[in-house]
Amino acid sequence: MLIGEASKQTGLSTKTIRFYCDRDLIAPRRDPFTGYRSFTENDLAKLRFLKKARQLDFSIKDCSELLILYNQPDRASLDVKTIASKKLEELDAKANELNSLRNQLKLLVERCSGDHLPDCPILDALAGERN
Amino acid sequence: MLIGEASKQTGLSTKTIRFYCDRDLIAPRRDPFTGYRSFTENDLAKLRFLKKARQLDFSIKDCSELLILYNQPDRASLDVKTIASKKLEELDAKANELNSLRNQLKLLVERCSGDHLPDCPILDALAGERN
DNA sequence: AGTTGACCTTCCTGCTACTGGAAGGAAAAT
DNA sequence: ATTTTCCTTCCAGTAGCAGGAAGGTCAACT
Repeated sequence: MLIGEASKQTGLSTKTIRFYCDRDLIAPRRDPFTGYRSFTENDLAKLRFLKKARQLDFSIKDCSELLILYNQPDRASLDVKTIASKKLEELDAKANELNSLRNQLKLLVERCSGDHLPDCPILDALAGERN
Repeated sequence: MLIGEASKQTGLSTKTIRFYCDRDLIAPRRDPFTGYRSFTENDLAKLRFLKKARQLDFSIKDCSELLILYNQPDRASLDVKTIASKKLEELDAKANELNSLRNQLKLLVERCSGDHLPDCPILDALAGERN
Protein backbone atom coordinates (compact mmCIF):
# COMPACT_ATOMS: atom_id res chain seq x y z
CA MET A 1 0.00 0.00 0.00
CA LEU A 2 1.37 3.41 -1.02
CA ILE A 3 1.50 6.46 1.20
CA GLY A 4 -1.60 8.08 -0.28
CA GLU A 5 -3.73 5.09 0.57
CA ALA A 6 -2.15 4.85 4.03
CA SER A 7 -3.09 8.50 4.48
CA LYS A 8 -6.72 7.80 3.61
CA GLN A 9 -6.84 4.74 5.86
CA THR A 10 -5.43 6.54 8.88
CA GLY A 11 -6.60 10.11 8.41
CA LEU A 12 -3.03 11.38 8.70
CA SER A 13 -1.66 13.59 5.94
CA THR A 14 1.09 12.24 3.72
CA LYS A 15 3.28 15.04 5.06
CA THR A 16 2.74 13.84 8.58
CA ILE A 17 3.42 10.23 7.69
CA ARG A 18 6.68 11.14 5.95
CA PHE A 19 7.59 13.22 8.96
CA TYR A 20 7.06 10.21 11.23
CA CYS A 21 9.23 8.14 8.90
CA ASP A 22 11.98 10.77 9.06
CA ARG A 23 11.81 10.63 12.84
CA ASP A 24 12.02 6.83 12.74
CA LEU A 25 8.66 6.30 14.39
CA ILE A 26 7.86 3.87 11.62
CA ALA A 27 10.03 2.37 8.91
CA PRO A 28 7.90 1.07 6.04
CA ARG A 29 9.54 -1.04 3.38
CA ARG A 30 10.91 0.77 0.34
CA ASP A 31 10.59 -0.24 -3.28
CA PRO A 32 14.26 -0.55 -4.21
CA PHE A 33 13.64 0.80 -7.71
CA THR A 34 11.23 3.68 -7.21
CA GLY A 35 11.95 4.54 -3.59
CA TYR A 36 8.20 4.44 -2.93
CA ARG A 37 7.22 3.59 0.64
CA SER A 38 5.11 0.47 1.06
CA PHE A 39 2.82 0.22 4.09
CA THR A 40 1.61 -3.02 5.67
CA GLU A 41 -1.37 -3.46 7.98
CA ASN A 42 1.11 -3.44 10.84
CA ASP A 43 2.40 -0.07 9.70
CA LEU A 44 -1.17 1.24 9.57
CA ALA A 45 -1.78 0.03 13.13
CA LYS A 46 1.29 1.94 14.26
CA LEU A 47 0.12 5.05 12.45
CA ARG A 48 -3.29 4.85 14.12
CA PHE A 49 -1.54 4.34 17.45
CA LEU A 50 0.53 7.45 16.78
CA LYS A 51 -2.53 9.43 15.79
CA LYS A 52 -4.32 8.67 19.04
CA ALA A 53 -1.22 9.28 21.13
CA ARG A 54 -0.70 12.66 19.44
CA GLN A 55 -4.37 13.50 20.00
CA LEU A 56 -3.74 12.89 23.69
CA ASP A 57 -0.92 15.44 23.37
CA PHE A 58 1.98 13.05 23.79
CA SER A 59 5.15 14.46 22.24
CA ILE A 60 6.89 12.73 19.36
CA LYS A 61 9.50 11.49 21.80
CA ASP A 62 6.80 10.14 24.13
CA CYS A 63 5.11 8.50 21.16
CA SER A 64 8.34 6.84 20.19
CA GLU A 65 8.76 5.36 23.67
CA LEU A 66 5.12 4.31 23.88
CA LEU A 67 5.38 2.62 20.50
CA ILE A 68 8.45 0.70 21.63
CA LEU A 69 6.61 -0.46 24.75
CA TYR A 70 3.61 -1.34 22.63
CA ASN A 71 5.74 -3.63 20.49
CA GLN A 72 7.47 -5.17 23.46
CA PRO A 73 5.43 -8.11 24.81
CA ASP A 74 7.40 -8.31 28.05
CA ARG A 75 6.96 -4.63 28.94
CA ALA A 76 5.92 -3.50 32.41
CA SER A 77 2.74 -1.44 32.51
CA LEU A 78 4.56 0.73 35.05
CA ASP A 79 6.76 2.13 32.31
CA VAL A 80 3.70 3.17 30.33
CA LYS A 81 1.99 4.59 33.37
CA THR A 82 5.07 6.64 34.24
CA ILE A 83 5.03 8.38 30.85
CA ALA A 84 1.28 8.89 30.96
CA SER A 85 1.31 10.22 34.54
CA LYS A 86 3.95 12.77 33.64
CA LYS A 87 1.89 13.92 30.68
CA LEU A 88 -1.19 14.04 32.89
CA GLU A 89 0.60 16.36 35.29
CA GLU A 90 1.58 18.57 32.39
CA LEU A 91 -1.98 18.69 31.16
CA ASP A 92 -3.19 19.51 34.67
CA ALA A 93 -0.75 22.37 34.96
CA LYS A 94 -1.60 23.71 31.53
CA ALA A 95 -5.33 23.41 32.16
CA ASN A 96 -5.07 25.25 35.46
CA GLU A 97 -3.06 28.06 33.95
CA LEU A 98 -5.36 28.32 30.99
CA ASN A 99 -8.44 28.45 33.20
CA SER A 100 -6.83 31.17 35.26
CA LEU A 101 -5.99 33.22 32.19
CA ARG A 102 -9.45 32.72 30.82
CA ASN A 103 -11.05 33.95 34.01
CA GLN A 104 -8.84 37.01 34.17
CA LEU A 105 -9.54 37.91 30.58
CA LYS A 106 -13.24 37.21 30.96
CA LEU A 107 -13.50 39.68 33.83
CA LEU A 108 -11.79 42.35 31.77
CA VAL A 109 -13.92 41.76 28.71
CA GLU A 110 -17.09 41.90 30.79
CA ARG A 111 -16.08 45.19 32.30
CA CYS A 112 -15.34 46.79 28.94
CA SER A 113 -18.31 48.66 27.54
CA GLY A 114 -17.19 48.07 23.96
CA ASP A 115 -18.50 51.29 22.53
CA HIS A 116 -17.07 54.26 20.64
CA LEU A 117 -15.58 55.83 23.78
CA PRO A 118 -11.86 55.47 24.54
CA ASP A 119 -12.18 54.34 28.19
CA CYS A 120 -11.18 50.69 28.42
CA PRO A 121 -10.55 48.54 31.49
CA ILE A 122 -8.66 46.07 29.34
CA LEU A 123 -6.05 48.61 28.30
CA ASP A 124 -5.97 49.96 31.85
CA ALA A 125 -5.12 46.51 33.13
CA LEU A 126 -2.43 45.99 30.53
CA ALA A 127 -0.96 49.38 31.36
CA GLY A 128 -0.81 48.24 34.96
CA GLU A 129 -2.69 51.23 36.34
CA ARG A 130 -4.65 49.09 38.76
CA ASN A 131 -2.19 46.28 39.36
CA MET B 1 18.84 53.79 29.87
CA LEU B 2 20.53 50.82 28.20
CA ILE B 3 18.90 47.52 27.39
CA GLY B 4 20.32 45.69 30.42
CA GLU B 5 18.76 48.16 32.80
CA ALA B 6 15.49 48.10 30.86
CA SER B 7 15.57 44.33 31.24
CA LYS B 8 15.94 44.60 35.01
CA GLN B 9 13.22 47.23 35.25
CA THR B 10 10.69 45.22 33.27
CA GLY B 11 11.63 41.63 34.01
CA LEU B 12 11.92 40.87 30.30
CA SER B 13 15.13 39.33 28.98
CA THR B 14 17.36 41.43 26.75
CA LYS B 15 16.78 38.85 24.07
CA THR B 16 13.05 39.35 24.30
CA ILE B 17 13.37 43.13 24.22
CA ARG B 18 15.55 43.01 21.13
CA PHE B 19 13.04 40.64 19.57
CA TYR B 20 10.25 43.16 20.21
CA CYS B 21 12.42 45.88 18.65
CA ASP B 22 12.97 43.70 15.57
CA ARG B 23 9.23 43.25 15.29
CA ASP B 24 8.70 47.00 15.61
CA LEU B 25 6.64 46.74 18.78
CA ILE B 26 8.88 49.43 20.24
CA ALA B 27 11.50 51.64 18.61
CA PRO B 28 13.89 53.00 21.23
CA ARG B 29 16.31 55.74 20.22
CA ARG B 30 19.74 54.62 19.02
CA ASP B 31 23.10 56.08 19.92
CA PRO B 32 24.35 57.10 16.47
CA PHE B 33 27.96 56.19 17.34
CA THR B 34 27.68 52.92 19.24
CA GLY B 35 24.33 51.67 17.97
CA TYR B 36 23.29 51.10 21.60
CA ARG B 37 19.55 51.26 22.24
CA SER B 38 18.39 53.92 24.66
CA PHE B 39 15.14 53.37 26.57
CA THR B 40 12.91 56.10 28.01
CA GLU B 41 10.26 55.72 30.71
CA ASN B 42 7.72 55.66 27.92
CA ASP B 43 9.55 52.73 26.34
CA LEU B 44 9.53 50.94 29.69
CA ALA B 45 5.79 51.47 30.01
CA LYS B 46 5.30 49.90 26.62
CA LEU B 47 7.49 46.96 27.58
CA ARG B 48 5.48 46.41 30.75
CA PHE B 49 2.29 46.64 28.70
CA LEU B 50 3.68 44.02 26.33
CA LYS B 51 4.69 41.78 29.19
CA LYS B 52 1.20 41.73 30.64
CA ALA B 53 -0.45 41.30 27.28
CA ARG B 54 1.81 38.34 26.52
CA GLN B 55 1.04 36.87 29.94
CA LEU B 56 -2.61 36.98 28.93
CA ASP B 57 -1.58 34.98 25.85
CA PHE B 58 -2.12 37.70 23.28
CA SER B 59 -0.03 37.04 20.17
CA ILE B 60 2.68 39.44 19.05
CA LYS B 61 0.35 40.67 16.35
CA ASP B 62 -2.44 41.21 18.89
CA CYS B 63 0.02 43.02 21.14
CA SER B 64 1.01 45.28 18.30
CA GLU B 65 -2.60 46.24 17.67
CA LEU B 66 -3.35 46.69 21.35
CA LEU B 67 -0.30 48.90 21.74
CA ILE B 68 -1.43 51.06 18.86
CA LEU B 69 -4.87 51.44 20.43
CA TYR B 70 -3.24 52.15 23.78
CA ASN B 71 -1.31 55.05 22.25
CA GLN B 72 -4.32 56.35 20.40
CA PRO B 73 -6.35 58.70 22.66
CA ASP B 74 -9.37 58.70 20.33
CA ARG B 75 -9.65 54.91 20.16
CA ALA B 76 -12.95 53.12 20.58
CA SER B 77 -13.03 50.58 23.40
CA LEU B 78 -14.97 48.37 21.01
CA ASP B 79 -11.81 47.76 19.00
CA VAL B 80 -10.01 46.57 22.12
CA LYS B 81 -12.93 44.45 23.23
CA THR B 82 -13.12 42.82 19.81
CA ILE B 83 -9.52 41.64 20.04
CA ALA B 84 -9.92 40.54 23.63
CA SER B 85 -13.18 38.71 22.97
CA LYS B 86 -11.63 36.79 20.15
CA LYS B 87 -8.75 35.79 22.38
CA LEU B 88 -11.21 34.84 25.10
CA GLU B 89 -12.98 32.51 22.72
CA GLU B 90 -9.66 30.94 21.81
CA LEU B 91 -8.80 30.43 25.46
CA ASP B 92 -12.23 28.93 26.09
CA ALA B 93 -11.80 26.49 23.25
CA LYS B 94 -8.30 25.54 24.33
CA ALA B 95 -9.36 25.14 27.96
CA ASN B 96 -12.27 22.92 27.02
CA GLU B 97 -10.12 20.74 24.82
CA LEU B 98 -7.41 20.52 27.43
CA ASN B 99 -9.88 19.56 30.14
CA SER B 100 -11.31 16.90 27.90
CA LEU B 101 -7.88 15.47 27.15
CA ARG B 102 -6.96 15.59 30.79
CA ASN B 103 -10.07 13.66 31.78
CA GLN B 104 -9.52 11.02 29.13
CA LEU B 105 -5.92 10.53 30.15
CA LYS B 106 -6.77 10.54 33.83
CA LEU B 107 -9.24 7.70 33.36
CA LEU B 108 -6.64 5.65 31.54
CA VAL B 109 -3.93 6.31 34.10
CA GLU B 110 -6.27 5.35 36.92
CA ARG B 111 -7.15 2.10 35.24
CA CYS B 112 -3.51 1.13 34.69
CA SER B 113 -2.15 -1.01 37.47
CA GLY B 114 1.39 0.24 36.93
CA ASP B 115 3.17 -2.94 37.89
CA HIS B 116 5.61 -5.34 36.26
CA LEU B 117 2.93 -7.02 34.17
CA PRO B 118 2.49 -6.16 30.50
CA ASP B 119 -1.29 -5.60 30.53
CA CYS B 120 -1.97 -1.91 30.07
CA PRO B 121 -5.27 -0.13 29.40
CA ILE B 122 -3.35 2.92 28.18
CA LEU B 123 -1.67 1.01 25.37
CA ASP B 124 -4.94 -0.78 24.65
CA ALA B 125 -6.66 2.56 24.19
CA LEU B 126 -3.91 3.89 21.94
CA ALA B 127 -4.06 0.72 19.90
CA GLY B 128 -7.78 1.37 19.46
CA GLU B 129 -8.89 -2.02 20.67
CA ARG B 130 -11.80 -0.54 22.58
CA ASN B 131 -12.57 2.53 20.50
C1' DA C 1 4.40 6.30 -29.22
C1' DG C 2 3.16 10.23 -26.95
C1' DT C 3 0.84 12.67 -23.56
C1' DT C 4 -1.99 13.71 -19.75
C1' DG C 5 -2.89 13.36 -14.94
C1' DA C 6 -2.25 11.44 -10.61
C1' DC C 7 0.88 9.58 -7.97
C1' DC C 8 5.47 9.45 -5.60
C1' DT C 9 10.29 11.31 -4.05
C1' DT C 10 13.55 14.80 -1.65
C1' DC C 11 14.64 19.31 -0.17
C1' DC C 12 13.84 23.98 1.40
C1' DT C 13 11.08 27.47 3.64
C1' DG C 14 7.89 29.12 7.12
C1' DC C 15 5.13 29.13 11.23
C1' DT C 16 5.43 31.09 17.13
C1' DA C 17 8.09 33.48 20.38
C1' DC C 18 11.62 33.32 21.78
C1' DT C 19 16.65 31.18 23.86
C1' DG C 20 21.58 30.20 23.43
C1' DG C 21 25.80 31.17 21.63
C1' DA C 22 29.52 33.05 18.63
C1' DA C 23 32.23 37.02 16.97
C1' DG C 24 33.43 41.51 17.71
C1' DG C 25 33.04 46.56 19.21
C1' DA C 26 32.60 49.83 23.41
C1' DA C 27 32.77 51.44 28.07
C1' DA C 28 34.02 51.07 32.86
C1' DA C 29 37.06 49.31 36.37
C1' DT C 30 41.55 47.82 37.88
C1' DA D 1 47.29 48.32 29.55
C1' DT D 2 44.33 44.87 30.59
C1' DT D 3 40.40 42.66 32.25
C1' DT D 4 35.54 42.52 32.82
C1' DT D 5 31.17 43.70 31.53
C1' DC D 6 28.03 45.42 28.43
C1' DC D 7 26.45 46.15 23.92
C1' DT D 8 25.80 44.88 18.84
C1' DT D 9 24.39 41.57 14.86
C1' DC D 10 23.71 37.13 13.06
C1' DC D 11 22.95 32.09 12.97
C1' DA D 12 20.96 27.84 14.84
C1' DG D 13 17.52 25.38 17.38
C1' DT D 14 13.03 24.53 19.57
C1' DA D 15 7.69 21.27 18.10
C1' DG D 16 5.18 19.39 14.64
C1' DC D 17 4.14 19.74 10.97
C1' DA D 18 2.19 22.49 6.12
C1' DG D 19 3.17 24.43 1.59
C1' DG D 20 5.52 24.32 -2.46
C1' DA D 21 9.19 23.47 -5.97
C1' DA D 22 11.68 20.24 -8.98
C1' DG D 23 11.69 15.99 -10.78
C1' DG D 24 10.88 10.72 -11.23
C1' DT D 25 7.00 6.96 -12.01
C1' DC D 26 2.94 4.72 -13.46
C1' DA D 27 -1.59 3.74 -15.59
C1' DA D 28 -4.71 5.23 -19.01
C1' DC D 29 -6.21 7.38 -23.11
C1' DT D 30 -5.64 8.95 -27.74
